[in-house]
Amino acid sequence: MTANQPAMDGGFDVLSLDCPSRLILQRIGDRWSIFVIAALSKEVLRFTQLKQRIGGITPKVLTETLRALETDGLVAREVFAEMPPRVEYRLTPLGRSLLGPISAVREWAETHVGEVLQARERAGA
Amino acid sequence: MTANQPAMDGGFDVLSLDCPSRLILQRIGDRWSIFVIAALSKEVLRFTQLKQRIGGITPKVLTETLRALETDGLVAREVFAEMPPRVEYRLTPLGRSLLGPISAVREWAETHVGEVLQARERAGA
DNA sequence: CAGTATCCTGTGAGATACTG
DNA sequence: CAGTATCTCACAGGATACTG
Repeated sequence: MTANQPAMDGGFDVLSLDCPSRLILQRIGDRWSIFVIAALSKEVLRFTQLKQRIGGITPKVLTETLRALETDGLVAREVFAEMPPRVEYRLTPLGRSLLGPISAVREWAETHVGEVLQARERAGA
Repeated sequence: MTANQPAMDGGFDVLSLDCPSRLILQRIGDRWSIFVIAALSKEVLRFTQLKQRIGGITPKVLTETLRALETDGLVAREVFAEMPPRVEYRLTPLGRSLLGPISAVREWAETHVGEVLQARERAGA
């Protein structure tokens, strides 16, 4: 892989455009992925349940987000041949392993969001 | 990082649109912020030095990124009244405290990016 | 129920050129 | 050196309506 020169303290060059971090941030940094992952963190959910829990998301965008997460192996989609149709979404083991890092960011955010907002105000935002 | 279940029982509602996590992900999830933070993780750097180390970034975008990070209190900008002008950028303590969480994501990425790419290929991306 | 199908818009970001 | 100033464009993502 791309172990050019260790930046920060790992074996990857964080300044490289194809650094894995970038890939992952593009996946979870978008507007909705993290909501979906959070919603599925403890429950298997159906399409409409997801839509209800994640307020404000449109079906189109929810579909896109779910397909992207599925493509990357983070979410599993199971279709039951019933009438009416039933589709269940759950995190894969890979998806579940992301909960830890996300949690680290979330905890930082909860601890420091006040400081960020203060700085923002001080700057006149 | 206490939680294996980071989602809905941490005191904050991760599914809320104004969840702190979202704010932070919007900041570090954009195309360049993490590069800037990484570049400044061990060194104080000047504008041109940043531009050189972060290949491909245009001055306009670098300026925008630095201003945003400064606004949020993550980066400090120090101007020296000299000729030719000299401006130094460094992480604030708040900015440095972000290195931990970022590192957690980076480590996950390094460990699992292969699986993600395999899943992506398997899906025909 | 679990999505598609269209249409539309804001904006992140690139290219390029110029300046105190 | 350390930025501004414009222009441009792709595309994520929203609104709305429809369907197997």
